[in-house]
Amino acid sequence: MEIEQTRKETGKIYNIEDIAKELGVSKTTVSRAISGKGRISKATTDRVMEFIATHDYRPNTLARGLAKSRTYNLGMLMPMECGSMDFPFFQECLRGICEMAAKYNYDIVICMVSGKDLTQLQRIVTNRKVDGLILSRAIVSSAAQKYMKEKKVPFVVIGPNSNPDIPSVDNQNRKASKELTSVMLMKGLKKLALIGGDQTYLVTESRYNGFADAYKELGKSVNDAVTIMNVNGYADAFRAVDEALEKNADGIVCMDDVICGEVLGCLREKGVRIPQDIKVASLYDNHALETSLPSVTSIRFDTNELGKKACEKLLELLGEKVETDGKVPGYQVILRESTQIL
Amino acid sequence: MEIEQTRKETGKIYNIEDIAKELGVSKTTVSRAISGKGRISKATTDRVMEFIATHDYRPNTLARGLAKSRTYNLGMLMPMECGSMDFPFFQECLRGICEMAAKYNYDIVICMVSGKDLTQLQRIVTNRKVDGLILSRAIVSSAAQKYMKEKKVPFVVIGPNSNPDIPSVDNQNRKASKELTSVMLMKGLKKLALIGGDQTYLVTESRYNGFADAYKELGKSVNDAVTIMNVNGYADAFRAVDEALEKNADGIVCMDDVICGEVLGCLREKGVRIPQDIKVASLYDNHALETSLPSVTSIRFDTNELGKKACEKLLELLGEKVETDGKVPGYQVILRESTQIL
DNA sequence: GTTTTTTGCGCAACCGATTGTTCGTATTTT
DNA sequence: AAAATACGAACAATCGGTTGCGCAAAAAAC
Repeated sequence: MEIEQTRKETGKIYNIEDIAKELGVSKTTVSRAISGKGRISKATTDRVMEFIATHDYRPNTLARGLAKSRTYNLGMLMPMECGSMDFPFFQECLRGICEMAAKYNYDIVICMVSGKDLTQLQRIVTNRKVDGLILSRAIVSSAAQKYMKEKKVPFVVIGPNSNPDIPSVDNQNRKASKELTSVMLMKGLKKLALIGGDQTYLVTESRYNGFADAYKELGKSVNDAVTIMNVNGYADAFRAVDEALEKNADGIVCMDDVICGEVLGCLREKGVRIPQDIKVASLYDNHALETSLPSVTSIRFDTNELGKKACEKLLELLGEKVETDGKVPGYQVILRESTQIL
Repeated sequence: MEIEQTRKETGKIYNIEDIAKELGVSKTTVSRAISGKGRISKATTDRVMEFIATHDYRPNTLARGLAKSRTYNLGMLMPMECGSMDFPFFQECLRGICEMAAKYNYDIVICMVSGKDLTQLQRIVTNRKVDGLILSRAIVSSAAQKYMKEKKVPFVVIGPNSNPDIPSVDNQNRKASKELTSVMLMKGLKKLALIGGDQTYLVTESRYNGFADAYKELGKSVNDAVTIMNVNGYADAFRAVDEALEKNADGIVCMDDVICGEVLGCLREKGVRIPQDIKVASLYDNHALETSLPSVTSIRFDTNELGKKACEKLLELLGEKVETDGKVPGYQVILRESTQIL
């Protein structure tokens, strides 16, 4: 008793053998009592569980990992050169991922990748630092995916994915896009312009389809709208805005926050007032739209939830029993100044 | 030969024993040849090194970790509720940290902490998932620091620290602040207002001192300036701007980007034009200041380098031999529209 | 030419868990 | 009452490295 007390005070870190000795059983028994596998009597199990509870025992992750070939770490690929626009996405995503991982006693290690350079990914994989990987829409490199398949590292992709072999989670891009567009049309706007990016991206396609869906639902044709795709960079945006204004658009739907930022800049430069002269809305809300002048109506996706789902999926792939609610990550339409009817 | 060829093709993963057998030596010898510790002949070492190079052998991190009680992972504490303003800081910092860690074959695991809740920190520590921790100015909780000391987990703090017992790295706040202030004064501004946050923060103090330094250097007294401290939130900022205008300030130095964002908002609300009516500059550049209207003159700290230094310091604490250049993370004064003399 | 020192390497224990197998005892079946 | 089965727990191997110690051979010192 005295001894135990002392040990507890000095914060002695027990290992499984210490516990076994203390309780007069074998390591095996302790291990099995903890994991619940194998045949151990309830009485013994209770004794073990009580001991580990009062002494705050935690199995050594490294030892357990060595035995089970598991690190209990998941890798998150992050693009090194993602701009300030992209980052809020990763921030929220990461939050969700970390939260879910922690639930299952996994942790997240960050793998910063730069463009098509796989060095860091390879390092983390060959050094066996993670059990699986999560990568996002921003990691376009198919070389990375090929590498992971080759090395048989489980992974999930955050973002749209046409390949059914690759587990992925995504936002409800089409549905959200439709809803935002409907909101604009309901406001009585006569001619919308859709300004979007690279059309080879699946996310672009989904959001385009959602835009069209809204028109269809109201019995209109998407041909009534001005759709300008493959906009990349300020110069493109400038031309796109020109075209929209020329064709008398009274509302602009931006496919993402980067484009929206550029569109805002263009309109300012041209002296076009928002929302007096034209309304603007964006798909994807990066918080900057909240404080910009004017604040911009946008879709805010539940990125936190998206991260959680991605993590859940990966954990499932790793054979963990996860209890998922099966819900799809949602979104919100946030109405702000840029679409106010004055 | 044939067999080896086949193995290489099938991507067989060698362990240290395989190599030993293959070369007709003992595990010990291979291990020592790799680590360079112990007495191994050059000839043998060369044979081992060649084998591991051609067969791309990597020691199993878990096994090595178990033997050496090391995870080869460093934890990075991140505040869960950091806003979009704070995040660019973490992003850049993390980049530097990851880069430096990778150099020494360490990886970064993210530990999301929420306010004063130590759960995640405790989880990561008691589960021995990291060898040390890096935390930043944003983690104010001294409870966290106390906990880490108690558990004897090495850690370094990013940010100002008065306690010499705690290893820390920081930006050159005082020097940078002085330089920015000098720039403003050199532009011929007659009366500067310094708007800063919580004065109990050391960073606030440093920046305040730098501001005063600039005055002193020009033979002026800081009493000529309007200094408004402990500004927290939009309402405070509004009052501060009021006071600055009332006292006829023709330039405002904001102590950080959050305050700057608020000050910009206040000035806009009040219809005060920048830079026509008043000049504005900020300490700390969060990229948003680059694209804001007008763009704002500011100090950009080399946060990437700061992260690297923090990581280096932690690695040193862990007994790794790091070759550091001893340079202090620098900064840049970035002149933008908000201080233009028209 | 003998003694001492140095060099090169292997044995075996250890880090702290997991797990297939064995084995004695208690319980059930025949 | 004997045989078969079920149960609870321990033995020992394993995961893949590191490291203290010992030993023989080679080199240096005497």
